[in-house]
Amino acid sequence: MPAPIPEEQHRMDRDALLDAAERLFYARGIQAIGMDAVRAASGLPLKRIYRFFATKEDLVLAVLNRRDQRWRASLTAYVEPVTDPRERVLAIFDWLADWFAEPGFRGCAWINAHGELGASSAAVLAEVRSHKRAFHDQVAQWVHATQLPVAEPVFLLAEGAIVTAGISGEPAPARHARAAVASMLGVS
Amino acid sequence: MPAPIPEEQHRMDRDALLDAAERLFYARGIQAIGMDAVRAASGLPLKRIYRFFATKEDLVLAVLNRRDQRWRASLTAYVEPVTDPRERVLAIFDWLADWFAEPGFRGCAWINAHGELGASSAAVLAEVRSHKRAFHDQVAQWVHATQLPVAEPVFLLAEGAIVTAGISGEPAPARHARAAVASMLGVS
DNA sequence: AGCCGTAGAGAACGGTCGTTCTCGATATGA
DNA sequence: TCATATCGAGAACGACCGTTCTCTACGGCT
Repeated sequence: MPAPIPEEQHRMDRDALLDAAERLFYARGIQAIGMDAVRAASGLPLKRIYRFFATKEDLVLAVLNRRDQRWRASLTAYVEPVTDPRERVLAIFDWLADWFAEPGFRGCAWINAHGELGASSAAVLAEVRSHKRAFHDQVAQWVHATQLPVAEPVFLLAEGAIVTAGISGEPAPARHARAAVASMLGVS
Repeated sequence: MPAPIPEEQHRMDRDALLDAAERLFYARGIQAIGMDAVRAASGLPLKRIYRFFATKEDLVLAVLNRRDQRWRASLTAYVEPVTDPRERVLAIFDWLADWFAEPGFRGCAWINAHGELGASSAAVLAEVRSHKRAFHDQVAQWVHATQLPVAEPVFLLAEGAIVTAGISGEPAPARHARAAVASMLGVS
């Protein structure tokens, strides 16, 4: 095993840091996790963490931003291969059902972050809004291909399913939302 | 003005405490508000606050519980007088639109509390779930009177509108959800 | 009037937070 | 080889948290 090049090590450490922080923040809440817990979970010295991100808020923003990219890429990879436009819209809700059934699912990280920090951190609020706008626009684009003017209700049903599954802990909202969308799209 | 009877004073003080705590918690987040800020805003000595509620968590639960009663009573008072079952369901979304337009609207207090404390306080989680279940059941009952099997999508559209309006700060989701429900109910 | 239980105001306590500093060890380069 | 720069480990710092304690003052009763 060759010794990693410094730059590569730097990137690996940064990823390990973001991985550890994301897992802790999502599972227990951002404010409930101290920087020392991030240090212990990532294995990186505190000094290095603060060289990657000057403040905890910067770390939180980086975690949310990277999760946004991964979350939307995963959704797109699942949905885009479906060729029929109406089936493609329904696939969104199949993907949501899989997500809700994941062990440790605890709702939408951005809705949770908004509840925690939306009032006190303008930067977090902006990040949350950016994620939701991107998701909205992507959904609207897929719905647009069906030629049916139901982009807003499809988006609201998705959001309602996400928040309801997150609070109740049950995956049923994905099925309910999917059935409603199928009806709106005229899929029997 | 007659001097208030001690019992009455006790109730007034308790209300003032809950009023102050609710306003602060909702506007700035629960964890962002220290007990000293509650003391300053309520005008009550800290000792008396802790005689009303032994811990901050108890105060939070009381605030959420009282808000739940008030919130659902307000919705019911707005919706119940509408006699036509389908118009009554639509009235839910008119009420939501009014709520979203209120100054200082910052989303659903229970969704926000879930994001802040759902992972660390089992009691808060239970209170949030109780509120959402009560809202769900009330909506389902009103929808049931229309004889149409659309209780779940109506509820999910309401939740989606609430969470989207809370994050975006715009009241439009109430209109979008209302239009979708009108279509599902066959109201032209 | 004089005692006593209770009140309010705010200091104090133990703990935790985000962030910075110290300090000994290690690596680097001429 | 030796000076120098950099690093990790963790103590330290100042601020703030939820909660409790101290101390003074007052009110009601005999």
